[in-house]
Amino acid sequence: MSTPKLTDVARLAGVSPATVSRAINQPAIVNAKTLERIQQAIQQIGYETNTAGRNLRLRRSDALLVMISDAPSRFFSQILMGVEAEASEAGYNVLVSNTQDNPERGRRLYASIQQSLADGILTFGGHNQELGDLIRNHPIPIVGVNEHLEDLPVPVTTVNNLDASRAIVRHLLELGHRKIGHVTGTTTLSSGRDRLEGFLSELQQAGLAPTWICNKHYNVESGREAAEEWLHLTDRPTAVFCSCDETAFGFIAALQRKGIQVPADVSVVGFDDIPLADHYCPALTTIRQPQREFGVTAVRMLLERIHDVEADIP
Amino acid sequence: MSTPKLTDVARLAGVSPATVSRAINQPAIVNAKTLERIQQAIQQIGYETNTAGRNLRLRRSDALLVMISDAPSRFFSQILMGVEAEASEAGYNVLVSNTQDNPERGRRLYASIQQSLADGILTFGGHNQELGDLIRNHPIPIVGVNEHLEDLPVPVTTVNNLDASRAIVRHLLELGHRKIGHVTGTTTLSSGRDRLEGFLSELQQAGLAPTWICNKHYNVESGREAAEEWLHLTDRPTAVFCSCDETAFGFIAALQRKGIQVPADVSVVGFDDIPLADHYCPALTTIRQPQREFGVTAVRMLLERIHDVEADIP
DNA sequence: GAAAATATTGAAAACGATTGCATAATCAGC
DNA sequence: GCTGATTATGCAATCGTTTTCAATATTTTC
Repeated sequence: MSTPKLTDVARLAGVSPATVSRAINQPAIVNAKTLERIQQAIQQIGYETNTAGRNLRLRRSDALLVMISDAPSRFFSQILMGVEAEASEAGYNVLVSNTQDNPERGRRLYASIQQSLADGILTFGGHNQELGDLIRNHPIPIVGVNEHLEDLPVPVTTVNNLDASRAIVRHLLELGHRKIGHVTGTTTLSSGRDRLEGFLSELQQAGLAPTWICNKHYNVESGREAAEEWLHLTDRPTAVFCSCDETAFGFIAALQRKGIQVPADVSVVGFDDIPLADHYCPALTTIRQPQREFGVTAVRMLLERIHDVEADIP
Repeated sequence: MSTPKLTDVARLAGVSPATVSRAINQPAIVNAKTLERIQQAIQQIGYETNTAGRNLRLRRSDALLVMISDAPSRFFSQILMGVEAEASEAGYNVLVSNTQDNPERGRRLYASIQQSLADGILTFGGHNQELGDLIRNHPIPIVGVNEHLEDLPVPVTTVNNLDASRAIVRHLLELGHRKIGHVTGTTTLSSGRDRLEGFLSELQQAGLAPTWICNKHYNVESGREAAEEWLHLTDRPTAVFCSCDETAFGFIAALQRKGIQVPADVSVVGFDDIPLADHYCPALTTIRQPQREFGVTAVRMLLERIHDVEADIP
């Protein structure tokens, strides 16, 4: 026969399905002898709880949905590993979905909860207006990672981009640099804006104006493009703060190809501390973002919210 | 009240639940007028099909499980994006699970099918014996990505590592190199073994012996370690084939820090063509692995297998 | 215009698990 | 040995869909 079910175990153990269910979920309340008999039966026929049946009855899915808004985000895998570890620890499954910046996004998010596809949502990256409206109207357990969902009462796990950015600038100032440039990240994201703002405010505090601001995105290609621009500058900054390590790599490599030496001719700083940063020549100064831990923390927060919502209902 | 169900739609539209179900799943067989009424009702109360109920009845999960066997595999995110895109296109959800090389792995894989948690499995990375036994005994729809599951009748999407590896060696030979070394990847994986084997066999065919073989893994750190070793060699190879780009980067950077120039002093070749390879200085010669496409193809193959198995049952 | 086909719908039985309520069995205390 | 408390179990309803089968309505055909 096909896959064994609860009833089969019950029959084999000579008890009712109810008892088997209890033996599985609250072993304490079933008689020791019966318990053992049931466990043996389970072993014998290789029973596994059917998820759909269980979920239907319990009206939950034991799943968390990870929503990505764009191409493989920068540390996607690291965060996801953190998420997976913590979720599976708590008995939750992890679903991954890419919304590709689809305007339908908000609706689909909500739908997935409504369909009881997932009990909560982790969102990597930005959001759109529609999502905002939904969240305001429905108590969806949702937690953001890395990017703030502005104006929304949604908790987020992230580094303090503003402070970190300031620290970087301060570091460059201490090294004696006075002409500092910045290759921004994606400024539609809160992290990009915060890093830019931190850069500007720290410079201002030092009584300096930014020498160069290059509006780019979080990727290698942006670094190459920025390098082109830098080469054509008449008044070149002596230090450049790149909004992420990939950009810094692209920037450095493109300069090196033109014979510009780093850090002899220009200092470059990154952000994120991707694994390669340690093993690059020249070594890259950067700010560590413990991505995996953000994933772990995000799940913890999400589970709390899920339990809160559940406690709210009865 | 809480989330609307099929019955609510039925009541509102003045039809039976059965009709609503048909309106959703086989609109063609329901009367045009009723159909419209039902669709309006669905809109009005914002109905979404409940996944658990549907899955229970249909005895499937509409989900594919992605099993990772270790730390974020090298191109994990790229493959996963391919998988996600193709799966969601076909109406499937994607579950991610990390088995952390757990010996329980095989059992859990099978369990997830049995629990009707997933309809099929994609496995990234190697496998263990237990998994083999299970697959032989049960018709689990399963497809591998990048690594062969040896001795197992499991289809795999991957580049031809053997041929690619040979091509790389041939390229180096054509450049005039006669002393060639190889930093291997993880040789418990089929890709690592195949790349090594390709390296050896092509050299042999040219009547040469390998100058240096350094047993490492697929990561940056390995490149650094290999560089240490290289520096201490008395008879240094003039070209080194690193089994992956990360290793190549680590290798190059570590050498550069010691004042060794690439490619002036030694040529380095990578494998995989990760996004950074294009933007590195010196530019890295490498072999392209269209990871995303492997993900897409793997899903196609998996869906076929799922449908085969389903067709087998009735 | 009646018979035969066809097109639409509904009633009810699954799918597989959990749980409130009720019952039966066990035990403590005197 | 009897009463009341406690412990173990079973019955049956329920979670939300889908689908078979039968029934009814609508056409088509002659």
